[in-house]
Amino acid sequence: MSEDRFNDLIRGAYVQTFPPQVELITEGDTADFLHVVLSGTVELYSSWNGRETSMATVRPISTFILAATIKDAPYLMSARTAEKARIILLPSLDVRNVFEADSDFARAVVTELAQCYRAVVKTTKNLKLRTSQERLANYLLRNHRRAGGALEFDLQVEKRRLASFLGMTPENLSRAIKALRPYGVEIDGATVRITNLADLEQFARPSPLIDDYTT
Amino acid sequence: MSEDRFNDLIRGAYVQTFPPQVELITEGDTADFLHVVLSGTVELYSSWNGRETSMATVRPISTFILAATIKDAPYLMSARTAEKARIILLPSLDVRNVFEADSDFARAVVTELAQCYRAVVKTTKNLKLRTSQERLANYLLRNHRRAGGALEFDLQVEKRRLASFLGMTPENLSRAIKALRPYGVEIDGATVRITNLADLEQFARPSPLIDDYTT
DNA sequence: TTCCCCGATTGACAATTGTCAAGCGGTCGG
DNA sequence: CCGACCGCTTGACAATTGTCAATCGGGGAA
Repeated sequence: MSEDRFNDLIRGAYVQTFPPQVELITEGDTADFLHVVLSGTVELYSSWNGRETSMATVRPISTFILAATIKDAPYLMSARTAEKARIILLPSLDVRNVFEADSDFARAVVTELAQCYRAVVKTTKNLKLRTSQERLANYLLRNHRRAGGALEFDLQVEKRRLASFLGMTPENLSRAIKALRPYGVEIDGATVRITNLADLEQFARPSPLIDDYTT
Repeated sequence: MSEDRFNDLIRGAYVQTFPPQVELITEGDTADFLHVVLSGTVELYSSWNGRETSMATVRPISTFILAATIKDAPYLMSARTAEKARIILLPSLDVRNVFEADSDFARAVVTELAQCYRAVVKTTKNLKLRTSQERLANYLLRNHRRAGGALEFDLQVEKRRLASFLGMTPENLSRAIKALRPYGVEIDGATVRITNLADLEQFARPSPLIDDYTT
């Protein structure tokens, strides 16, 4: 990407630090800014008819609502800070201009979008093909892998949000945790300990076509 | 898009006609061809642990598995013809080359991918925020709109596939259909008649952020 | 036409998941 | 240190959804 174009992009940009639990964007609004998370975490969520569900957690360094920015369409999800977060705000207009003018940038956007698309497809498969216990088991295995294979790691999310992300109620999550104990899972507070990886994997049956978020 | 690049693209391409119920691609395989449906319909579906779910129905004229082709990654979904279908097969390598060389093409790909991404996000919201009856009601309203506002139209899909697409069993779909009768829905075979649009809409509460597939 | 096949429907029942209410326990501010 | 608050857990129960088996009924082949 050319330096000129890069400058076009950052000229109107600004960085801002937000405290936790701040609503950054509201679904349905028009996409005025592309957001880039530099530090902290952001939760994407959606509402309908008085219900709310957690859609994703965004961690540094990635963008969110890229698709809405490119299409100049309304946001499909709301976003709020989960922890204190530093975020770059890039005016959507600038992003679309550079996107039109700079083909390297356009290709980078494609790669990012393809990644996001595949991630959501995996989420849908996870929801439709698995029970809540299976979703929890595979979620734990994914975090186990993300923690570098550690058998003990922390849930990075509040349990209520995890429950919503996994598509269940907090009560149901509590019970699912207990139900996984026979398969070698101990969860105390936010600490997860896998005492029998083989049993858990046999129960969870992870699949790269659902659980590998890197491809 | 330049004529040269277009020729690069169609040089290795070929069109093929498939009978119904032919498996076109299998999830997990590498993306050798970008597929374009010219006529007929194709069903995208996924499997895990002996279960199967219908993910989408592709109608002319659109592509499928664009993301896998661009990323040179394995297919996340399998595809089979639902009806007899004519399909263009474009070698993925050619698509990636033209994508690298032709920025107009790259931008077109972005727009298409952004569209697909947003469609899957809407599907996920539909699944997580609505009960099966609500999903059916909104599915009917979407088809009602797609039929140009006609109050009587045909289900374009077998009920077993519709059930799978909506994330329920065929038995549950039968019951959901009966449960919508008080809201002015009559379904006889593949024919849907909406006798009380206002009641149905009040029950379904359609939202453009979930049900409008055009934005 | 008649029969067969297969998908749709129905009923009875089971499993899963959600709801409501109560109680527990950790954290944080005074 | 104490108490209030808030999220988590637990139990009892209800609603939703799935499973299994039987039956219905329409379309296609002989």
